[in-house]
Amino acid sequence: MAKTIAERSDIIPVLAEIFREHGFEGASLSVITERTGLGKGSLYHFFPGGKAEMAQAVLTEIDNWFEEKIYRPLRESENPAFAIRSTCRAVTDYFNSGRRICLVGAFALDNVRDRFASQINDYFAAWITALSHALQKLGHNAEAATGLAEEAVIAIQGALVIARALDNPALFERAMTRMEKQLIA
Amino acid sequence: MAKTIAERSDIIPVLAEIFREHGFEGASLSVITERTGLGKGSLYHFFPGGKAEMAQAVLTEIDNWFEEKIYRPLRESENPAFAIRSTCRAVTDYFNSGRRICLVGAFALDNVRDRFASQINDYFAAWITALSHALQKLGHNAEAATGLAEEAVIAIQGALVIARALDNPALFERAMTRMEKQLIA
DNA sequence: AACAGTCTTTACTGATTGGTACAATTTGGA
DNA sequence: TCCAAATTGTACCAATCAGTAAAGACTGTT
Repeated sequence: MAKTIAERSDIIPVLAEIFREHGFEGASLSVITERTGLGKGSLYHFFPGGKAEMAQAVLTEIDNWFEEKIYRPLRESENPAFAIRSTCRAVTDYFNSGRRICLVGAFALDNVRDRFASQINDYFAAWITALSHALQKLGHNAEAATGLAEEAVIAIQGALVIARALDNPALFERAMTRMEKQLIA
Repeated sequence: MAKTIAERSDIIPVLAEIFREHGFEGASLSVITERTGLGKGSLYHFFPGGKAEMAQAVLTEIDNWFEEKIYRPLRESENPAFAIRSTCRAVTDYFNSGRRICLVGAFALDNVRDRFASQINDYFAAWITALSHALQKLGHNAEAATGLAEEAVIAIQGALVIARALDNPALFERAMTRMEKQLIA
């Protein structure tokens, strides 16, 4: 009765999508077993810590993705304007023009915030820091750069909320281009 | 064993705070009975529709509050600059400088979004419309005014997410004053 | 003081929750 | 080919879930 099809790393994106759709509390084990195709036995084999460990793993993978695709390019690129532009596009794609939620943002508003407080904090802090680096290389002083970066991350999260509330992906894209211009101008 | 202490309207603010802290799914009836001091019997007496009706009532009350304190002043004031300034302050107070969540925004990101879609939609649509009215009276054309209003509501919701994620009320206040200046300038 | 209506308590339902235990099975390596 | 480790299915647990039912107690009116 064992098939060894799945690896832990294959399951995590599925878990991520489940948590995005149902939230942490709403993602019941029955939903998870159904969507992953894995029984409780397998699930608890891969994640002995249960749901909490699954969510941790998902948050870690999200953090790795952003570190590689967004934060590092912003920090290390020699062409900051290009880096800002291309990471903005990557973010728009990642969130599927506002049709996809930011799991970290959703967790921040949820009552599970405290449980994952440090990972949530790190995610946004790293984002603001990386963007601030790029802006400083673009000529802004440290204070102005951090202010602008803060404003940009706020705009992204806000646009995700409003776009979903109004079921209006165009609004998200509009907000992203507006932000992109404001950063590079 | 009946005391007739509570009225339906007295319970709603308590329910609102519970939903804010626990979310819709997280607000179990046991939490609700405990915090309201009302047994299930009383709860189902006031809200025959159960939790869903409680949430509806809360959303309606929130909408009424914003209509009276925010939307109407923005729409009807003869001094739009003053109206924008004072409603910005009212919003900052309402959200307790980012320490308090926007329940509607949280619902928008939650999987209960579809269940309350129309009320969530109306809440933000009314906000943007009202703010756009005030901005037009300030001299902006319709398109520019709506764009600015959109941007402002996005900034508020985003600031709520980030302020809570970073546990940083100062960030929320900073975002609000920045926005206030940007609207009136 | 009796009444009807409002409110509350209590006990209960069946379903579902997250989690555990463990045997059965498959797998890769020697 | 055989064995230990990895993987999985199933049955089970106590706790909690939202919701129901109905009898009791309080209220104002007459």
